[in-house]
Amino acid sequence: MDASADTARGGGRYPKGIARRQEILDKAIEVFARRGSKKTSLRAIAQEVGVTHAALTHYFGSLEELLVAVYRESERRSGEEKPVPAGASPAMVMRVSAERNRDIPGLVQLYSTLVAAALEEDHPAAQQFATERFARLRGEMSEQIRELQSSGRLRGDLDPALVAALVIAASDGLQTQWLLDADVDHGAALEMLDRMLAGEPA
Amino acid sequence: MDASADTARGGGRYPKGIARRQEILDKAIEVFARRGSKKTSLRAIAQEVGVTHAALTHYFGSLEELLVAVYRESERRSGEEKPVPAGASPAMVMRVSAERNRDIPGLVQLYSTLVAAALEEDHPAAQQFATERFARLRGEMSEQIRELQSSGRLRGDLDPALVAALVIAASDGLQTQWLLDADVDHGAALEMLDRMLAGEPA
DNA sequence: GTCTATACGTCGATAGAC
DNA sequence: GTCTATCGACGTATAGAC
Repeated sequence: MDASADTARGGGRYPKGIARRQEILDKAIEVFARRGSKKTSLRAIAQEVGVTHAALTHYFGSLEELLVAVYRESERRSGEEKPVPAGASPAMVMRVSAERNRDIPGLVQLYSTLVAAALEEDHPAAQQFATERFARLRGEMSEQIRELQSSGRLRGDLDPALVAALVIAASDGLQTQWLLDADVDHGAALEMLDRMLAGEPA
Repeated sequence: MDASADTARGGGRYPKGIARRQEILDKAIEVFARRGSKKTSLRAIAQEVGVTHAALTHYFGSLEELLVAVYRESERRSGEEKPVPAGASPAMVMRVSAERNRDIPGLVQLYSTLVAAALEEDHPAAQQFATERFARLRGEMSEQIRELQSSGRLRGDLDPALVAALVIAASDGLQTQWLLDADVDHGAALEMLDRMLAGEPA
């Protein structure tokens, strides 16, 4: 499973098409990082990238698929730059990822836009993205939680799957509240959750 | 603070205007409850309500304000029908509210759409709605948490404000995951959180 | 004051020229 | 492979009928 995840359209198969698609995606990511989430229409992105909006649909199929590609690639890159420390607690994993994304303007908004779209009907690209992302995160985190429970660093009486869903939900929800009110302390709340999960008195 | 919150436009002041606005809002709520969140354009809603789309903007100012009005009124009504039991634990309050909203098709999607819009720039109606809602919820819940801590039914070593933000975030995030995958157990995860907050061993 | 009719600019998507 | 041209639908704004 490498970077060229989506071959749905436009030259997904041949070298020239792949290269051009990647080139456009690179520019689109740069545009997003520079401008934030303002005016993310096909035409606005196309103008900044230097093509027409029809060219974008040629390579990505739809605006939504382009947005998914931008988010996936942005997250993948920042994940490479700053890997999560091994053996980190569940909430710490989410905290590091969240703080990473926060450094890229508009990325958190883009994420929440995609998740909201996924909850409505007739948004297959966003729906697949969100469903897969949550399932993958829950799976990875459940496994890690089991290991921490085995080594006694986490309360053993908690269902790993429930804990995973809870930690992911808490991180996402706290991020939303933080965006609307910077007084909400995402990191501190997740640390508190971590201490409770560990069974510490305070 | 009663139901007639928004007097920004169209007959907000006089009996006839108020009555007509309420009448249109009633129909809009009924349309939403029946159709879910599909095609919530001004024109589609107007057609089902039986007016032109311009009439809706006359009374509500913009699509976003109409959506906020629909959500606020829907939530207010279901809250009247099924009040949260007094002295309930923090997570139980969120659980009851969430299950209430879940009975109305499209309401949870409408909520997440509004919150996502609030996170982007130039969406003042959604932004005000979401900011106020979270602030009010955190305030009410913090107060309740302090009382529970005083009576010893909640761990006394946790910051009430952090706990409130965490519980609200967990409920919202779990609801999102549940909508995408019904295997995620919103109620069970919140119950688990409640037990941890109470300091119970299991 | 209410509401319709209408028009404006923008949107995502698509067809077909080259 | 990428463009131009065009489509229908959107939210919004306004003029004026009643």
